[in-house]
Amino acid sequence: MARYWLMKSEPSECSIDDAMAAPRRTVPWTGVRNYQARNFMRDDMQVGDGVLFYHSSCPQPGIAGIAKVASGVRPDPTQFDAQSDYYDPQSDPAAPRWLLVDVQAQRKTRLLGLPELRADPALADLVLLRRGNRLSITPVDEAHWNRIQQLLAQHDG
DNA sequence: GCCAACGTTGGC
DNA sequence: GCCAACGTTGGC
Repeated sequence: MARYWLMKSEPSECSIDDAMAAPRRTVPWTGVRNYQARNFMRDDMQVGDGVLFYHSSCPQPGIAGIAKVASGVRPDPTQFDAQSDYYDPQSDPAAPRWLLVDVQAQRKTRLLGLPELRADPALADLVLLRRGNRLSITPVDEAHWNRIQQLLAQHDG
């Protein structure tokens, strides 16, 4: 079972800086609207799992920080908020369709950009880098996690 | 804005 | 259950 995850966030919505500035450095991971990603949270994540905080849909996509899973799943309230971009009118409050976990930021890192990730042969099998991958939450092997920590430690500052 | 790739929907 | 149409993601 994966003990490490990569979680995508659009920095315009919640950046690593936003997470570091949040109370207890903790943010609710709202907006997951994909069943596979939801199931990872529901079935496989455990409190304390390591998280690579990834910035997506932005000028410089890449890993921007380290975080950890800070809670179990609970219903994502944005699914019931008609004002929210994530509103899902088909979700029944008695059986919420969409879930979230809390994510606690550990530290901001240098930006480990997508080109640098792709250039590293040791990361060739990282789920994020697989062709066509769009999942916002993906498991990360321990070997990949360790390699990424190495890369982050290089030219850090 | 484009487009590849994938997920979801809905008719049959 | 099949599959075409449509919607979304996300890098470029």
